[in-house]
Amino acid sequence: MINVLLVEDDIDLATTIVDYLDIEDISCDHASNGVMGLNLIENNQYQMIILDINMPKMDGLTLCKKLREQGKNTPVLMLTARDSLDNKLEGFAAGSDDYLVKPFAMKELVARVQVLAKRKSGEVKRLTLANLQLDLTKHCAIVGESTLKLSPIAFKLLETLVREAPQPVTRSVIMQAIWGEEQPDSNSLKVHIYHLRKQLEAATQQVKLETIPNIGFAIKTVQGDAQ
Amino acid sequence: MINVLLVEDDIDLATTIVDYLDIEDISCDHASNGVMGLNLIENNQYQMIILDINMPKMDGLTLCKKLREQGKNTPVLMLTARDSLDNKLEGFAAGSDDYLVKPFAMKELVARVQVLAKRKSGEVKRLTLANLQLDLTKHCAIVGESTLKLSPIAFKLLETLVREAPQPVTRSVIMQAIWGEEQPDSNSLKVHIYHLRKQLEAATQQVKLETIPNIGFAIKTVQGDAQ
DNA sequence: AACCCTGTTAACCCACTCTTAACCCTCGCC
DNA sequence: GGCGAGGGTTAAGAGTGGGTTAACAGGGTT
Repeated sequence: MINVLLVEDDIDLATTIVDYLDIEDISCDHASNGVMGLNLIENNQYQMIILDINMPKMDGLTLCKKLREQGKNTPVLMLTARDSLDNKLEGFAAGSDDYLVKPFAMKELVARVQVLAKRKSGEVKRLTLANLQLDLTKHCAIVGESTLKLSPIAFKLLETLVREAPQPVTRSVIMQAIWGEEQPDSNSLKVHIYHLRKQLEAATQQVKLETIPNIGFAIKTVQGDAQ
Repeated sequence: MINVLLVEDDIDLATTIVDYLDIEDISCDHASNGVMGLNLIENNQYQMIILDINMPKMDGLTLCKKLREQGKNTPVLMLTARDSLDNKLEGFAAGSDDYLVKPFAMKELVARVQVLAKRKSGEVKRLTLANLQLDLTKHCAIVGESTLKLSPIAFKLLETLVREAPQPVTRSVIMQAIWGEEQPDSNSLKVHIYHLRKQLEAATQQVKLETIPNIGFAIKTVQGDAQ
């Protein structure tokens, strides 16, 4: 669940935004001026902040600068009616991460909010198959609670199979994926398959590594769901 | 020095951009289609990527999707003449981080590039991770009450890791960040990691410097950080 | 000149990974 | 029934990656 703060003095616009974000499963606090905003930021944890520039008490630019001076890196999206280049540059100079000109489409706001919110909180690219998840950045696999300890080759092997799942992958394709051109001459693949299969069996019953005789291997969910 | 990749088939526009970025102290490689781009990305390290959408061979959207599938999180800015909302949403869905409509002001491009390429230029004076604070101006690190005594390299190392936290950072990226092009040939990094880790352990239990085998290192808060 | 601080290098060790070679089983075919 | 091929199972050895340590070189300072 994404959690953001909106600082905006136009009540109508603010409620529209809050409502819309809510639909998109983004929880949104609201402050109607910079001082209130700063207060909320100090007492809460937000994944990103939407700032109107024109506001009474404290405008968005100063608020953003204050944040940055305090060492807070929370992503900020500036919202304003001023479309001039100088205004935008001013916004970025103040430490903003994005700049959206009113009027804007709600969907675009949502898209940009999601991007900014994800960036900080460690977005992770994952491959998923049943209760098996592959973390491509950390090169590790998660099954339910536990994480599999996979060597680089084992991970690459699993990744290759999951990418094609539930289709079978031929031996030569797998070898190509793992070793490229200089492939080992022996039965290395057999061994890796064996170890991987054992780890999978130990960790879950929902995923099975099948052998397709004379062809290669395929990884499947046990529930016979086609895909 | 910021290092980015531009993938753009319009040679005139491309040279304009490259020249302009160069003035702003941003070094910029150029590929004129998606396939070339992918190649460069695989063999180099870029802090962010500027992608034209309309291109022969492989368009920007597919290239971006491919990157994300491979687990690469490099920020992407989409560049296109199409201004419609659907196009933008498509861009964001493909994994883009920003979207700029042609024609655009060079200065705005530069501002957005700088933001995406890690706020290098930004106003960030401090980085925070749990009870660890980095003061980028004073080049010192504060944990709770005490301050760590860090050599320049150790500080840069910590900074690099904290910037990406909790994502892992590859060895090559770290080396790039610390030494630039002329990197020491030996196991200097190992030693620095070792010393930094010892200092961190002595100072706090809330932050941990993890090794990601065959990948690099990641710094994390010990509290169950989501994802 | 003596000293400290920093960064690099080499050397060593441990754990782990990968490959290899062996042996096993099963199944189909002669 | 014998035999061979494809696949599964094991254990052992070489190689590698990472952690640890100490020595050393260069720059700056006193």
